[in-house]
Amino acid sequence: MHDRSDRSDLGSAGGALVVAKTCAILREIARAGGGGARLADLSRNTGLSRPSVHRILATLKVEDFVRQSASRRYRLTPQVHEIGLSAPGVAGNLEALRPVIQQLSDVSGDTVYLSMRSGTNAHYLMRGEGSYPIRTYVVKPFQVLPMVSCHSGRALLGSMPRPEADSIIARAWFDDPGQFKAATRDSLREEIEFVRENGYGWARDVTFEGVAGLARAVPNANGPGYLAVTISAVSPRLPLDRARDLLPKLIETTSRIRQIIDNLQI
Amino acid sequence: MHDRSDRSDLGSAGGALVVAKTCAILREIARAGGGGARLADLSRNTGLSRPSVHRILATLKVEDFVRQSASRRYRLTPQVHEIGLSAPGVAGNLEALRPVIQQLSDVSGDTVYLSMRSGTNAHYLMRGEGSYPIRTYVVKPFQVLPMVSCHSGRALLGSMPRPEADSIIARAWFDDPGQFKAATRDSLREEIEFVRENGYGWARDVTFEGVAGLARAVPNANGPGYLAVTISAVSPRLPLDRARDLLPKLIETTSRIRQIIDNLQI
DNA sequence: ATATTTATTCCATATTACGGACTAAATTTG
DNA sequence: CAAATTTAGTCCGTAATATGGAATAAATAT
Repeated sequence: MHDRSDRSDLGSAGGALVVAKTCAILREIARAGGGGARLADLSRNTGLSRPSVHRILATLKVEDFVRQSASRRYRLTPQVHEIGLSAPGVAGNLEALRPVIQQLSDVSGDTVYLSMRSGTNAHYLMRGEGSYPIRTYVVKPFQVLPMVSCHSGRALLGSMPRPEADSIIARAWFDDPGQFKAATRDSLREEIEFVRENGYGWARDVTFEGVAGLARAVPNANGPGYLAVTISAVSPRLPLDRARDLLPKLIETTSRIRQIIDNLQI
Repeated sequence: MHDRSDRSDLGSAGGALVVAKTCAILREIARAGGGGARLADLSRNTGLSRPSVHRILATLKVEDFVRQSASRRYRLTPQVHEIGLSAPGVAGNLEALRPVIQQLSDVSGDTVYLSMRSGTNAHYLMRGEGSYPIRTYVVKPFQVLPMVSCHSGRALLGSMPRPEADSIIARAWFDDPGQFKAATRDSLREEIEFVRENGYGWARDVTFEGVAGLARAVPNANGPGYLAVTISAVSPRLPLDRARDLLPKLIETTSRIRQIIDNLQI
């Protein structure tokens, strides 16, 4: 007997149930990030039976939407990446975010950055100018920095699956420990753990001596965060106390960005 | 009687036929680009019956993989964009392309650029250095230029659906005709038409007086091109004749890039 | 205003998707 | 390095879901 109790989650589908299940599986693989997802986890997290997930994955493999690594983990393919590029995203609608970033600069008086993950780097897309006379122009718009060596990047690391963040950190340490600045491999891992638990990061002397930053990733239900917002100021202007005071504004900003993205180019 | 003759295209699926159909539909919507796709076209291009496409789209709408505009066209959603960001793509593997770009510089002696579409802009990602002593460093890596005012951008415009390219051109002309440089709205449209038919663009004085460029988009079966390669040199060094001689090398380069992308991070 | 193309809904049919039970492979544990 | 456990993949009879023709409605072109 087929009880099909899993229909409950996907019930609203108008008559193509497998399509809904396929979407759930794709979402779940994306959520797993670059490390890939295991069949058992996909089955658990979607509530679908293992044979069903397996059968759907088999077809997705034929369509090259999914590939399986040597460790049998399932990953999305470059084809999915390209299909995604045809869909509306921030990159093509940056100006829609400008007022939100600038408003955070206005209310805080400090320099605010918007950045986007690109592989193991953070790509700085936009800078809001605050009114406070001592300004930190540490990063220029369109500059690219390793995630391990900037505030936004560390916020992004904290929003991805632990194994993936760890592997990025390990790789960066191997490539060039110098980019960690004051941090060590372990202190950075701890810092990232703090971000993972608290949803924000605060640190000093990351991109530049004497500069502090408060950063938070834009929440993303469908996978690791890929956008982050950083408030930057000279260290005396941004002690932990003030960072905590600013946090609600920062959270509001990231939430507004989330909302704008969801409604892009309807 | 249901003849299901459409099974032929999708036959290799291992037992989840609707999944294969869903993939075909997603691919087809992506191929239509930002303008969206109409139900009838999706039905024609996938070989699936209209009711089937409609039913699958209805579910994709519930899952927010697809939205329908006022003109009833179907478009991918920001959610699909985000899922795509979790899949391997050039952005996260740029260094894999460096040798290919540099090799084209080596063989041509000229400056070679790799760029990526980002909305209505072309984002310059990488520059290969040639040995010819008069160098054109018109663009810096990570610089962003409107597609209408750079060689790569024009190659990209020529690889997207005509209506979409036209609308980008029209919008850019409205925003600031100055960015067209020597071109007019109509001459640019003709230039793009040439690119569409011939697969490459050659022009002078686009980014800078006295500089010529030969550009081509990296072919993309799943939608409009999003990467382009440009060979750039002072005009006397790159007349149309020489551009035609270089074209095979350029084509080879873009094909190799295509191949590298397809095999990213298996 | 009319014709034509396109989008959507309905429905009886049979094809496809279903998950339990089993086997195989890998990973963890003692 | 075995034994135990977790994970992956396969089979199959059943029944639920996907199917496309036909009809209707809506939009677009003429």
